[in-house]
Amino acid sequence: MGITTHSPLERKTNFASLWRDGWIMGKILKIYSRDGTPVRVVVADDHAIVRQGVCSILSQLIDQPDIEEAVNGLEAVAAVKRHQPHLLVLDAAMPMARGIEVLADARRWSPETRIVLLTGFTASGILAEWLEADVEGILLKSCQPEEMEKAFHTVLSGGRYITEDARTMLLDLQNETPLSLREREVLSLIVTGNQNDEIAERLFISKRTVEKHRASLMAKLSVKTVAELMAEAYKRGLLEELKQL
Amino acid sequence: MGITTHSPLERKTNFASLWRDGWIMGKILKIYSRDGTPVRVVVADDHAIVRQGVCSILSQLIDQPDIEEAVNGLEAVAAVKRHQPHLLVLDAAMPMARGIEVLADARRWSPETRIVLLTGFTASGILAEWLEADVEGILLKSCQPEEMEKAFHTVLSGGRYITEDARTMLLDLQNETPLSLREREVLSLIVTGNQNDEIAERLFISKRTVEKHRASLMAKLSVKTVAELMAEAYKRGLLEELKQL
DNA sequence: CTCCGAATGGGTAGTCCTACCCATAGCGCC
DNA sequence: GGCGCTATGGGTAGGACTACCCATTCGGAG
Repeated sequence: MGITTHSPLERKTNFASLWRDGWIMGKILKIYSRDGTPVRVVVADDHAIVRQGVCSILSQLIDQPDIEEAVNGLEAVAAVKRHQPHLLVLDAAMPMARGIEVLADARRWSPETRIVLLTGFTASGILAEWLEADVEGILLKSCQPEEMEKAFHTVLSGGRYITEDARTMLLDLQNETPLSLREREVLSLIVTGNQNDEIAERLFISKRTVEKHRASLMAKLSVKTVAELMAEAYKRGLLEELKQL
Repeated sequence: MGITTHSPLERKTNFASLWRDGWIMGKILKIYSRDGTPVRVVVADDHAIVRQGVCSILSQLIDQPDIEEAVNGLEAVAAVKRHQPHLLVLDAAMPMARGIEVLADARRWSPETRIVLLTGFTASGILAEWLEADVEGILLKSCQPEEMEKAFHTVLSGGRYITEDARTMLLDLQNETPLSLREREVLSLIVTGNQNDEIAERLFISKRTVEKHRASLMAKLSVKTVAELMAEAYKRGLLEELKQL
């Protein structure tokens, strides 16, 4: 493959001076790839309008970028495998495959690719998952174009860019009591509309045990009703199954 | 104000021939305003990346458009009032003011402005609300740029463009038993985590009556648990309060 | 005017969930 | 080996909700 260094891209100017002069002046110089071939990027998002926006920002930031688009998780993996991009911009919630799985596959097929998560909603549990998976960047869809440019620039230069809101979200997460495996299983069955005896049947345990898990679950999330439970679980990103809804 | 006709825009060619030749060939000729001034557009969405995407499509479709952006509902209304745009592209879910309220205000301050809803999620109840408010266009964020261009073109030419998915959604809506006012009130209190006696207190009615409303509510939505209730209510767009979450 | 639905509320029985109590088994940690 | 945690499960009481039954009032459609 054509990528050999850890940071495969360079700018026309010295990095430090670019950072100091370029950024503080509010302008970024164009990014070129080291070997003179176009910078390769894959943009994966099911919303065409978001891809359009990302592409237009990439075109401003990068000199003659070679951009490939993907509308779902499977396409994203295929595109990364084929394209061996320098950069992958990835939406968290896509049809066909969860973004976090796409990340794992992308890493396998193209280990040098730098990956930036672009997410619309922010649940602490989800963000933690991505950080653990060593994603190079985390951006919110509500961020300003300038921040997005800065993030792409940082990541392409070998750095890591985690947006402010994501960092504070992760600090909050540490104050939360973690749920056990069984509790998460019960939770997911509760929020999909199962009652205790149905859950017991499905998990091959007694109804009494389900009641116990349910109780500790509600206690840990500090809620009294199923409605609050769902809201809290959603906020913490504990609901993998409901994303499709 | 500078807008005098119902369809204030024209193209360089005859409409019918543009439609037949231009569209089928997959190309659209640029749109110009009748009086030679730039076509004015307001793009309102809290996600900068979406605004960027819409702007880039608008720039391809319209000759030298005069675009103003707004990041929340209040800004959107202000921009429309000041700018008197030919076109307003409006996100449904924004901070500060619900999209549907922005539409009402926009109509008041700039009655000639043609309004296109650009929404990421599709709940039948919400879409019905917008159609009732006589919005000129409904688009999903997942639509192709071509469809978006076609929609903008149609709407700017005096037509109405409702995307396919929105139309089928509305057909489904007619098969659903409508909830009564009291049932909707009880529903919203249930999903925010209230129990029957709390709801009774808040609505100044007996707990027994709340139980009755709750029962008919669950029956109408064909659900047995609160979790299913929330999922169904969300799908039908019955949850104004949870949008902020 | 009569009938229907919405909204109100009570009786009673049964189910579902909660809140306490209790116990045992296994696993990792120091 | 004991400590803590997870997972398992039972007893028992009470609270929350459901499923039937019943009734009255009010306003709108035919």
